[in-house]
Amino acid sequence: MNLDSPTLRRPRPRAPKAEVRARILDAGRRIVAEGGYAAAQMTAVARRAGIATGTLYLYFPSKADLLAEVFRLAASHEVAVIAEFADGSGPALTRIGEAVRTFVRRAVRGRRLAYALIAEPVDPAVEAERIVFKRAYADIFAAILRDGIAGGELPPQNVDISAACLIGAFTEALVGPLSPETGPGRGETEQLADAIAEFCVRAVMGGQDR
Amino acid sequence: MNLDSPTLRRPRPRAPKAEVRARILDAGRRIVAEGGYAAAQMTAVARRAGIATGTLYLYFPSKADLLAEVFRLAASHEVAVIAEFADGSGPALTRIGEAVRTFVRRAVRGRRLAYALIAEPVDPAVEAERIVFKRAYADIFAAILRDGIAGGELPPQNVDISAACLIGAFTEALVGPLSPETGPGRGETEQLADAIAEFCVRAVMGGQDR
DNA sequence: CTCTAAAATGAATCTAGATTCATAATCTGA
DNA sequence: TCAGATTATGAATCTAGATTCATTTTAGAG
Repeated sequence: MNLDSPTLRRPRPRAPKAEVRARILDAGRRIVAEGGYAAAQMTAVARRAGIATGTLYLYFPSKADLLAEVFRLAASHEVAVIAEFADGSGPALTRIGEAVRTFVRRAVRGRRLAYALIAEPVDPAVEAERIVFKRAYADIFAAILRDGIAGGELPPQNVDISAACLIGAFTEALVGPLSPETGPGRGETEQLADAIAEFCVRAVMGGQDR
Repeated sequence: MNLDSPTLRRPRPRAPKAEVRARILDAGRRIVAEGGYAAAQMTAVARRAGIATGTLYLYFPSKADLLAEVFRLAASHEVAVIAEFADGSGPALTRIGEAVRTFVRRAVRGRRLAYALIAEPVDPAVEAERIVFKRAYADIFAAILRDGIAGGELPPQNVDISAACLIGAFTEALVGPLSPETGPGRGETEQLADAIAEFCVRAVMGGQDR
């Protein structure tokens, strides 16, 4: 039976499927970035996206899937920014310091979203994404560390553990300054970024050099 | 009117109030330590404590309060163990290293509970306790750092930020090894503890000494 | 032993949101 | 413009657990 007759099965992207999907994800991101996961009810997302609640389910099988994708998008964007430092060619220490400083600055600027990505309690499906996200950062730092050790710039160390510690260090140091609406001001942000970056740099180089 | 007549208002601690309360908290801790917060339904806690569901509400106003107290008890016990290192009299570096090693060993031994205390998603009331808990650790480490800096043993640094970074570093490095049931074995635990402790020590001393 | 207030019981109730689905609106090709 | 199929709608339904509360049990006083 010819199911492919021109009348049946024609792909008809009326309101381009992908476009609506993108609008939903964008609405989700904005809501999370403003009010965190608690604010991200399906009804709210639908309203913000300008569609009916039920329509969400034409694009995503469940709330968990929708939010997981929102998380994935936001997180992978952040990771991409930091990933640039992995390829950079300067000294490993500089790359690590700059990566950390950049992370901190961006997090402070987008406080609420950063908190949602880093520390806000979430349901298991999203938590799974968070783990992927942290692992991605860990991989970036592990790569830089390997570079530095190979070049004799850094002392030998367990790069996987050091990388995990680094992620933990700069994220944790941020949670406090991040959570209240009363975050650091312009200058304070730089001080914060510097202090955290210095900690991270000391942590991986120890007494090497200098 | 004599409301204090011997007949009225007599305090009659039949099944000593405090004892039942303690049993409830203990049941809560065991359940969380075995199955995490998801397993800690009121019905389950009541069953485990050997009382009826409704009885829980004679001792705690809500689930959130009950769990927050469970968390507080477990966490403060852990904090007390680590606090001993703050008072110790050896070199700051040694105290920090030992505190971290101890933390890691205990966490690995009590995996599930440690995960619940450190990283498991929880409701806001419990999250508030988690923040207190982390702050308590931060205070301990900040005190040791101040000591070390005053004694010229450690380089000057922002002790509050360094302390936050330390907490983040060793907790994050643990989350991976902790979450699955396939945790590290005996020897691996020591290696893990050593690697994490070394990172922490390098982080606070940088190039000082050696 | 009886009476009463305190303590305990656990099935029934409530609730906040996610999810569904019968109905309506739209589109496209002919 | 019509038919047939796709997509959108949003009020009604469902659900997992927390919470309640009418009823029962217990134990000290008299």
